[in-house]
Amino acid sequence: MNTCSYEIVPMPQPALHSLPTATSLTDDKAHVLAETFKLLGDPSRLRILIETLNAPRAVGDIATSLSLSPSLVSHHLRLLRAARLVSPERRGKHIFYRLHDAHIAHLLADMVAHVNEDQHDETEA
Amino acid sequence: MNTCSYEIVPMPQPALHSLPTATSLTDDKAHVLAETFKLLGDPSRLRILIETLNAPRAVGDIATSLSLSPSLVSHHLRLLRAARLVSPERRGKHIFYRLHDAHIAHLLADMVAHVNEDQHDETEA
DNA sequence: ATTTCATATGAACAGGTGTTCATACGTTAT
DNA sequence: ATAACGTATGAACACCTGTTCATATGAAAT
Repeated sequence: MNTCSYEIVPMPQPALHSLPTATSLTDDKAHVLAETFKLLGDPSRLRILIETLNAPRAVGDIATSLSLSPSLVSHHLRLLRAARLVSPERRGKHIFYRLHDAHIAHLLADMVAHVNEDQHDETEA
Repeated sequence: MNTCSYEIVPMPQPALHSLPTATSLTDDKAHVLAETFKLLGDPSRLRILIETLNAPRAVGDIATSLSLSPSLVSHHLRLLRAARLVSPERRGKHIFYRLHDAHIAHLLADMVAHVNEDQHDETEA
């Protein structure tokens, strides 16, 4: 049997004792990571985060900058706040938000730079 | 008016001519970026991606490794394929998938390493 | 040819999500 | 005090999404 040279399934047992040293992820850690990515997965939220990347920004300021309703911005900021991606600071009537997670800050800066670069050729099939 | 020293809204005009050199994002580019993040925002999909990070993996292999149904894995791979995050390669009856986007590969490796590190103190308020 | 294996696909469902609107809260000014 | 401003919150809505099941496609072996 097996006349064809194909049919070789490499590594039937992918992770023997599930060593976390390499690039593998347990279920719960995958959930935690995905929860962060999910927050970055909405255009409005992503733009809000990027607004707070460099300097603390007030809610209304962000809203007018992005042409979003203050209510919507506040809703999104509540989620980002709950995930500790952003931290508020009251100053008078305004509440300034800034990016709290340094790791996310780098990630965002990299991604923004990547997207703002020349469109890497789409000609390839 | 304005007796209090507070009430200083910094930078009334956030982006004068919306220079893309700094960390800013247009609407459409935000949508593109968010679409990628959204794909990473599901635990199953995230684990599938990480499975294909190092070596090409067959669909059924991924399914058994992650205790997911082959159908579900196939559905997710279709989305990842459409976003060009993953590329298929037929070999006999099996179809091997591998991470296609190098930038995402680095991003994932970094995030996995970051999550697998010691839990950076949660004691801080 | 048929059978078997691996993957893909479509429909259908429950549950979640972003947004809007109205309203409430907290702070500052009058 | 009241009024005005900035922000937060809850309900309600339409819409989307992950998953399961059944079924179809494609390839290899009998």
